[in-house]
Amino acid sequence: MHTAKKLAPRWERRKEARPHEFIAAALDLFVERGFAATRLEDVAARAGVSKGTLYLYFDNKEALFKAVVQEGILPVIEEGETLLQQYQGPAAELLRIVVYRWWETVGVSQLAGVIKLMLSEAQNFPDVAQFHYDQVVLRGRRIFAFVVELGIRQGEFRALPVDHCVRLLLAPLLMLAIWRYSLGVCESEPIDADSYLRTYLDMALRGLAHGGAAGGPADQGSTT
Amino acid sequence: MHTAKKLAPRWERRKEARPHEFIAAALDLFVERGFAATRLEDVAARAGVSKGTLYLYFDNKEALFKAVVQEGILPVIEEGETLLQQYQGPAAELLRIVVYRWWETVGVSQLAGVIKLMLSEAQNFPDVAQFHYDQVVLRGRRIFAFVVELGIRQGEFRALPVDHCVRLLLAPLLMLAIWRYSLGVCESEPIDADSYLRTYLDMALRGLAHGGAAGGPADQGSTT
DNA sequence: CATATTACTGAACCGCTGGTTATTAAGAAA
DNA sequence: TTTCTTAATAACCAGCGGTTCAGTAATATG
Repeated sequence: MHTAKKLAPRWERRKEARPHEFIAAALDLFVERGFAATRLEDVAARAGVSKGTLYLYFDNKEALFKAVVQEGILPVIEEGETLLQQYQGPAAELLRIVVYRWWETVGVSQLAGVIKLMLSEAQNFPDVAQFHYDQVVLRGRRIFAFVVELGIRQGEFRALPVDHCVRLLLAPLLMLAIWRYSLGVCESEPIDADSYLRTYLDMALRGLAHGGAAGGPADQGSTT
Repeated sequence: MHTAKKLAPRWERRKEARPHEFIAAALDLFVERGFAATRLEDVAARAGVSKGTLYLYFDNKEALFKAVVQEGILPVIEEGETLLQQYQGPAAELLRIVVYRWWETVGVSQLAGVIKLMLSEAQNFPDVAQFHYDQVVLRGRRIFAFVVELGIRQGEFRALPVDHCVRLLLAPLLMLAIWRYSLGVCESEPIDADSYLRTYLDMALRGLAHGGAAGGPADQGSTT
């Protein structure tokens, strides 16, 4: 046992690379057809390999699904978290940065499809859902909560309930991502994400900022 | 009331009621387990009837799905449309009315689950998706567009791109509805919808209204 | 060369479920 | 009663797809 490395295999035998290849293939197909409608045989075929081989690397279909979700999204969250640490400046600007960065990495890519997939299949895979909730949803919210709290602390934003603001800020972004892989297929021309995000930031920042009261006889209610 | 029609059948033979019973049962199960994971046999069982009977009323599984979507949501849209016609007053108030009415009829009920279902399965059922898009999405958007345009016309709201505003207004509502049937299952305590909607309206109306500019060096871009 | 190990194959297995159909039985009609 | 219609059933079928496993070819070892 000296071999420290294998010679380049003349034919295909690549134990190391296989998992990623399967994950990439599964990502494509899951996003395209949904989890239930995706045949493992097709996944294997797209990975250039036979169906049985898949079971050398993953216990079953669910494990593959889990791997797709993990490997796809976790890096994005981590990147977002490091983004915050080194930032100084107005919260409004940070929000812009986070939003656009999110769109560049998630919205445009297939990761948007993974989000839709996770939302769709959450009920069928409680443990995958729990993992995703802990590692993606909560941490993702924390990123936005950080921005909102920063804004409040620096006097840019009103003192609104932070967790509600976070959800309100996230919803249009998530819907934008999901839509493409859902009823968006019925739309002839896809939405112009850039101008959508501009309007989003415009409205969101106005909604958060101090300034003239909104119309009518109801702002913060009194019930509860 | 005695004769004039069938005597109460001593046993179960109710041609009229069956479709609705099937739809109700299917609604429950589709929402609970998703379309693919729902067995027709279970649907029939919940309707208190045998599987074969289902095929006396629906051609196939997809037709049942279509019926669920149609029967569930269309009435809500129609109600919303009539709501607009008889309204006079500030647009901000109309938005509140529409939003709360929507939440009362859709958000709380299982119809929220249908929305999630449709979003999840859109890709797998192009024709159902197309129908839903035409009859629900477009008409639903039109309702919100009406409100926004009214506000602009009456000088309450800024002249923002209407279709973007509509999407931005809808997204938090849809996410609220979907969440419960998705990753919301991971949350111990469900969100307080009432206070969420209050914050939503607060931020949305401020975002729409005239008033102090939002922070930073970017409001309306120049394109469009 | 002989032997052992490893990555991979692919055909077969088998449970499941959408869909079908021959049969039954409840009323209505005569 | 007998006959006819029809709601409902239960047994059945076919195909699909996740999973398995005995086998194979390439490589490593001696």
